[in-house]
Amino acid sequence: MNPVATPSLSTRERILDAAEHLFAQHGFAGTSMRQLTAAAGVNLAAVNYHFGSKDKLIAEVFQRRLDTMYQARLAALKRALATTPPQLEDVLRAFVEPALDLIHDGGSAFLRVMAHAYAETNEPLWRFLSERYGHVLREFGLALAQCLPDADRDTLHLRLDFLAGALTYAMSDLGLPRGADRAATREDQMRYQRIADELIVFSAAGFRAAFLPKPR
Amino acid sequence: MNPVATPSLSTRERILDAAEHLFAQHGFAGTSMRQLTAAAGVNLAAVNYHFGSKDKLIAEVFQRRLDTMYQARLAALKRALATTPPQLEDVLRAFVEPALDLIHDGGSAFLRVMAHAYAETNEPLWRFLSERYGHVLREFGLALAQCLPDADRDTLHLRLDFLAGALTYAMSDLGLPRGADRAATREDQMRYQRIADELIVFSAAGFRAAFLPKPR
DNA sequence: GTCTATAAAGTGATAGAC
DNA sequence: GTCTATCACTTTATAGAC
Repeated sequence: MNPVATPSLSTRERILDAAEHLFAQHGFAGTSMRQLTAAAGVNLAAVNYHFGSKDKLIAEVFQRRLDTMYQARLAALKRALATTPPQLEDVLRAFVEPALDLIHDGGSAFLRVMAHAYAETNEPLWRFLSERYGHVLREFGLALAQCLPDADRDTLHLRLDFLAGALTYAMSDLGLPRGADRAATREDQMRYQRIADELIVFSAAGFRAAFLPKPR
Repeated sequence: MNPVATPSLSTRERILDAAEHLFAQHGFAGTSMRQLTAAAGVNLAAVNYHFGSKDKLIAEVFQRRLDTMYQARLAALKRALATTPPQLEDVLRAFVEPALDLIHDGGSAFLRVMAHAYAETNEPLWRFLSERYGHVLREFGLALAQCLPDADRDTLHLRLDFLAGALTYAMSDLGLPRGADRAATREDQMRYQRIADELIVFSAAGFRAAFLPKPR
């Protein structure tokens, strides 16, 4: 149906784009190099030439998007922390909106790739993600503690997990039946913006909920 | 490390248990019949004899847990609707706690299997889930509308998606590095109970949050 | 109901020509 | 940097003995 991706991009980029879309739909193990190179319109051997192996290609698919996304999260968090005390909604927006920005960059499928990563037990991948981006999550934890001084650390961490789950799940819901070369439509963007706004309202209320008595 | 599962179970059940744990860790495509039958301590040909094919085995892994879980959700929802107006927390608990019950049945890995299903684009599987359990989700939608008469349907549906995402993600976080034959420990159960309680508090506040003006 | 053996196709990776 | 051809394996599934 859509065998060849935009030919104006470099071979390397076409492989990454095709990989992102196929990984989103079928997972890592469920996507073969043959499918992938056919969809990208490149030769089978090109993946190993440009990336070395399938595993290294997977890591590159993550790094390409997450470097940008976590940098944006950190920058937005810094801006939110400029006001004292920081506003909870601003901190949450700093977490959520960079995920939204993926859509403008043609990376709408990537959130579903993240969902696959969450579902899997892939030690090397998890260590890679944790080492490279863990400090940003820790900074969000500190910022949330500033917004909600009554909260204990465990509960805040749990609530941040709820937010991450809701974000990944609700956002990857969309943007699926699309070829590797099609940009997000205006409607897609509005729908995603709506989800982001609703998620901030929903989670802000959740974060402000009364804290349960510490167990034990 | 743990090649043979409990031998007191029938071949069929040992296959299902091994499949559930391996699917949880590596997904469907990432789990081979050879791995699976070796872990279950049964012959390679046994899967095809008992289930017909790998795909039918996958469907059976879902059906075994979801039939119980959705029946429990529906029963708990009925109880919550006995009081008028129904209490939001009761409705949310009816949705969340049956997932928790999986742990007592040794199905703690199953929530991660669900996470894989969400991440994937598997048309037949989605149709199966939607046809078999969709009506329960619609009943939850109606119940939530009774609890929150000011809400519009779209927003409620979105917030229910947030809850489902947070539930799947936060609950599948745990219960992983366990052999197919080990039961959940008392600590596991307490930790899961804590997550469930916190999730109900968090999402109840989220559901009660002010509703954004309708877009457009 | 369980086994062995094997068919038929697909897998990631690479050597070597151009 | 791109290609073809191919290696060495693994995959699901099944035929047929016991």
